[in-house]
Amino acid sequence: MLDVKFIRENKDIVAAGAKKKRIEVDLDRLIALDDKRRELQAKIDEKRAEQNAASNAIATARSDAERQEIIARMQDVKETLRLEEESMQEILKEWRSLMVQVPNIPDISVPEGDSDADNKEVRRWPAQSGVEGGEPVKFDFEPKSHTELLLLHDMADYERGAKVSGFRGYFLKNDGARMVWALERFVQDRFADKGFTPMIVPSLVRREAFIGTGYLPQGEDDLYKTQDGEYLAGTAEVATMGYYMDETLDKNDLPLKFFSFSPCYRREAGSHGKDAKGIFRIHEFLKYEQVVLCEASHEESARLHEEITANAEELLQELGLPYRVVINCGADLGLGQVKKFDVEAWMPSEKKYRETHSSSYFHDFQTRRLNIRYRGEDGALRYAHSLNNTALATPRILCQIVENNQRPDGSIAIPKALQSCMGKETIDHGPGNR
RNA sequence: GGAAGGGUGGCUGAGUGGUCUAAAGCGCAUGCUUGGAGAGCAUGAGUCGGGGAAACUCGACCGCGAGUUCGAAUCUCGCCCCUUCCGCCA
Repeated sequence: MLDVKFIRENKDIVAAGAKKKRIEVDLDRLIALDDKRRELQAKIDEKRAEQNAASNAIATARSDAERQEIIARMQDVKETLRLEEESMQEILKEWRSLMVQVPNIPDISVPEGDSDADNKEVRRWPAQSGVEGGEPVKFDFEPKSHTELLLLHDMADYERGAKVSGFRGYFLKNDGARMVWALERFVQDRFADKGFTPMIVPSLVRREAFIGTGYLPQGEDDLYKTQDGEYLAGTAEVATMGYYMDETLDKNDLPLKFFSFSPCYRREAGSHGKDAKGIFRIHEFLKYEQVVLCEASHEESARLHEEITANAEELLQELGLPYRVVINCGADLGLGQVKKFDVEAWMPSEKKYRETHSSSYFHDFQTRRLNIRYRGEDGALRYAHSLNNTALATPRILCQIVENNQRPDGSIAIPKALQSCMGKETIDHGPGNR
């Protein structure tokens, strides 16, 4: 949410930002409503002042007659006030619904574009991995897809997954399960000394934190909802951001960095047909997320954004997965995001880079909604800034790991970083896998 | 799921219809005092919104939301959360 004063004073900037994001919002309507809101508020305040004065006069009145006279007079004021408050309610209802639709302003460096096809590559690793369109990994055989490879080694069972869990359901078995556990251990270790606070956070989360992070009210269709009214979070970001809701932070503690784990649930409404097979796009998965709260400075947000992006890149490098970083275009940004990098690892079977991490910052868009503040050096309260990026999402990353490490005979070389935890160097047809 | 009791400022806690403009204590800040600290004394201090150059001033905020009333921290209703006990349970 933006400050309504800022919207009033910078209508053109806000409008241009919304246009860049391809989001429709009626700012003129909002500002007209805000005028009415302010005008009405002044009237209501005036009546209240009158009431307060009368209330004192009644309490200190010397006679009953005097008292009755004031009460009779105040009955009219009460009626007028009631009508004004009623119209205030109506105005506020529409005002609020428009306010939560106003998108945050994208950074100047965000490219124009209509869809993720317009995202721009920023860098790739290894740096020498070919020109645009070139393949970073050459196979002298036809590489199998992750769907096939996981099935071949009995690492996953999609059919029984669907039988038990429904569409996009899956079981991970044998080295599929072991690799997820090894990856968890791997990412836990790598984040142990980076100054992040490890947390296991709720997936079952109440509405407020979804509104606060910007997933609601727009994303209702993307979320599972319980019969008690909570929602299942699609990322640990929601609960982690909710952690300090309505609190004032100590400036000396900033930046606060969290390494948050949770199961994640996504309805993937509207994604039918996309990635329908395998474990790339699923309803239920596990994710370690980086969440950061910092002081209200663009430079600090930008610096930490690079830092959490670099953290993700380090992991992919150690796993030996070729990747690229793209800057997301305006249309591919969420409501509250100022700027976003997606990190995409190479998928040989598709000859494409596919997303493994998503790194973004929000300035005070989320913290204003969540009411997370800190006291600045000048004593003033400010909304903190917030950022987040994936640390590691499983089982998606298995897709790129098995595809990039496959050999002509179908066996899979296990990345060095996972070998000790998995207790071997190769996945082939052996005991426990067939 | 059942029963009972609660939710008041940074904290403890008083307040059951009208100067509540929220007592008191603790803690905090500043000053006096001191060689320094403590104690003591004095003063001050919340958040959000409106008006104002400012001093200041008006309004809102006692878990949240509705209602009763000229007037609500206080009464009524709904919801949320906490505590204790019972039940269930990894």
